[in-house]
Amino acid sequence: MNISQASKATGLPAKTIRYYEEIGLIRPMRSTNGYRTFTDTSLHQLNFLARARALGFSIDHCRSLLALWEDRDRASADVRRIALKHLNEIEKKISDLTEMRDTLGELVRTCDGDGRPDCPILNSLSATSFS
Amino acid sequence: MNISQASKATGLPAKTIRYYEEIGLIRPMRSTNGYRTFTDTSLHQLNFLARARALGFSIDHCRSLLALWEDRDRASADVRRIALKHLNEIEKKISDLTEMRDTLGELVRTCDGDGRPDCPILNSLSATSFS
DNA sequence: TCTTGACCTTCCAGTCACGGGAACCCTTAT
DNA sequence: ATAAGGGTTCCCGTGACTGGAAGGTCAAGA
Repeated sequence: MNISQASKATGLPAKTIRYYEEIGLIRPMRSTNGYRTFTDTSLHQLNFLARARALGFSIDHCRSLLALWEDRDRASADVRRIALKHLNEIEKKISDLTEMRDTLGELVRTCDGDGRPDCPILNSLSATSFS
Repeated sequence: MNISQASKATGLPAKTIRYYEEIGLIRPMRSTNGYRTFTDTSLHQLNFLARARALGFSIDHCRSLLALWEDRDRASADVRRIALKHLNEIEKKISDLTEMRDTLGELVRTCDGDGRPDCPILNSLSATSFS
């Protein structure tokens, strides 16, 4: 299977697959003409990566998870630790974004959005403190 | 006022202030020795930028907002449009992250995290669908 | 057989919003 | 004279790709 087939099968752009090889996440075979060849194992790895990335794991986390996945003797605690760390990061981001949303939402709510120059949004951005 | 004073006054790193000048967001004066000189106006702009960035506005959005801020005849509708667009992006991110958190949280919850190799997190990442 | 077009390859550059660090200039105090 | 602590520019690196150029490979049609 060539790269475009692998791309279709996994939903990952060909460019991304090449990138994953470049940074050593995967090692697809090569056929005699130099084309990358993807086996079921490669596809499984790519699917794994696609899912882990979709859950927001960093490439480095993915590398660890992939290594653990390929290690039949790994302890689930190791996996859980990585996942929990990532989960905390996600929750921090959500909390930050929620704060942004609330502040910004309040500003938008109080802004008439008409043709006049007075604008609470700009006023707030100019103020010395958000209060 | 030199750059380190401006940095203290606004909370922005000196590097960031230089960067903002480089991309044309601000244009501080220069004194005869080549040092940047920050006036009250510069500080106000920097504070404005710091606040807008803290609310997650992109540099491009900041550029527009700053231009609108300096235009006494602007319509508040223009500002509101930018803020609303950004608000939608934030809400999309929150929704994506929340979905991630829920999925990942469920996986972590069902993972014993002991020394044994069985791990629902990896199993799920290997599965053909999250369901 | 030739050619066309769809693949594939590598390599280089750009993205966003800075941060680190080198190499060097200016000012003030000792 | 020197040292410390500013300031300056310039270049490289980040994460995780994405776009594009230049060129090799393959299958099908005229």
